[in-house]
Amino acid sequence: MSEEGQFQPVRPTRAYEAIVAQIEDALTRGTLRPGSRLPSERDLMRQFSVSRSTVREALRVLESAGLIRSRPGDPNGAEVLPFSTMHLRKPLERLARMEGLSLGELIQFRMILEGSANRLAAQLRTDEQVEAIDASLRRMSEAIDEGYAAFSAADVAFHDVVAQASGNSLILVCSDVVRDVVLALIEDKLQRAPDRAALMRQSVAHHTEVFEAVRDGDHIRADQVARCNLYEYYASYLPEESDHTLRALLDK
Amino acid sequence: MSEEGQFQPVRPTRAYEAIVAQIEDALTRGTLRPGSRLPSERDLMRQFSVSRSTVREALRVLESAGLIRSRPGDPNGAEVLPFSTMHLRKPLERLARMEGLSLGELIQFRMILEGSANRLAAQLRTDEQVEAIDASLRRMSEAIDEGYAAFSAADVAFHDVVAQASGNSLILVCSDVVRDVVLALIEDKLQRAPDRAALMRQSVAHHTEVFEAVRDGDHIRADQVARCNLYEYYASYLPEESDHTLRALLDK
DNA sequence: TTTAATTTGTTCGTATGTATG
DNA sequence: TCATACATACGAACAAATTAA
Repeated sequence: MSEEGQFQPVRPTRAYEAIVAQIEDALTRGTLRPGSRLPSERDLMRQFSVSRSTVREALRVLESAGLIRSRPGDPNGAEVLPFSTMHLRKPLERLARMEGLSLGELIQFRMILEGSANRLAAQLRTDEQVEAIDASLRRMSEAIDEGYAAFSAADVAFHDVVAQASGNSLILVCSDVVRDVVLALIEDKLQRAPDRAALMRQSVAHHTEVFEAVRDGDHIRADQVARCNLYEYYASYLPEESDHTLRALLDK
Repeated sequence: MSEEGQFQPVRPTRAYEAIVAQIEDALTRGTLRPGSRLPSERDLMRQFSVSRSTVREALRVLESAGLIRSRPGDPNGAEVLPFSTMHLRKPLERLARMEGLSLGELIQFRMILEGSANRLAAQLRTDEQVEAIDASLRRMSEAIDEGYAAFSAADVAFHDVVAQASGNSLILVCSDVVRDVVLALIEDKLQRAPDRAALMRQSVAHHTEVFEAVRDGDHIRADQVARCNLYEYYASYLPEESDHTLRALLDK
């Protein structure tokens, strides 16, 4: 190998970064499990042989990443938190709000994920899962009369059941996150929609179409219908120029 | 609305959190633009009327989120960084390394992402991007003789150029992260592969197939070929029972 | 090139409010 | 109620790094 013996570029690592790295490492390694406790700040400054401030900077970073939570006076030390989609939501939403990421890209990504989830679900779903999807579809219909909040919750439940049936938890988590961020970005426009009841009925019709494809095991159709429905539902919120990038995902 | 007049649960906000919130706000508002500088830590402690430790905790959090960068001795203060999807890398990587996530799910996810990236690239790519993809393909061929590390780097470059051509930066960063995690999981097995040169030649053949589909604008074929190639490349590392979940993504 | 001023990185000591037993 | 250990926050100090005169 010609690379052997080559040097790698270095960046001065600050003390708090080394601490964060060690604790993150223990987390991915499983040495540190959700629910367990970190040593107290004073113990940590002894173990890492750094000052209290340095330990605290590391803990603040870990806390802002949603990995731990520390409370004043807690004699057990900081708590290691279980994984949550929040960890991904915050940075994604921030990026979208700062226009580092367009709404078009987010919806495009969602079309890909939802389409694939439905494709997989159509092929791999059990009969119980078909029943569960059907049930959440009926729940959506009921929820129309209970207002938008209830309907939205039922909508989320539907997609979760489908993603569950796909058997891929990565799709499930990513879909959840992207959906939430998209809704957060356009919720004001959604609130001002002229006829929300009509929108909800249209949504139920769309979801019914998807359900039938999944039930019949028609994975090609399930995939395509899911993408088309998302496009129809969201296209109006998008700028003209990004329209063709979404249309690229529609056929077949 | 029946919820009106209800109280919201509160959480004591720590000083550093309030500072982070204010700076993030200025960032989304556009008051603070990428490339501009934050005041020095001593200025900030005066403006927020807190101690320097508190200012520093806030700066460390913003820095770990990839929003700013501070260097020792810089008289201009911390630099506001441009918004980039790269900020999603760390949280995404934590997700992909999440406990209970199987190799099969990761590869399935990568098949979906790469397939979609190629599909989009086939439809949206410019002539310059076709040329760039071709160039990185030639680079892969050259790198075979330079060893696995060089080849792997060229491989990464190829996928990056394709993902770039897809126009969706979310696909780019997700593919990157998932690929890295998959490689980390099986690198020991890859090291022990009997004939790595043959593997690399096979890989180049696969990539050539994808390139031709993208060049010809055949998005259906680009999508399918990308999925199949990934399956063929990785299937041998997978347990028997998850094979059918990957095969579900192969046809058409 | 050297020097001087300023900034960040880090440490230490202290005061205050809080949770637990 | 009290004692203890904890986190929060402050402020002074010094070293190392950077920039500009």
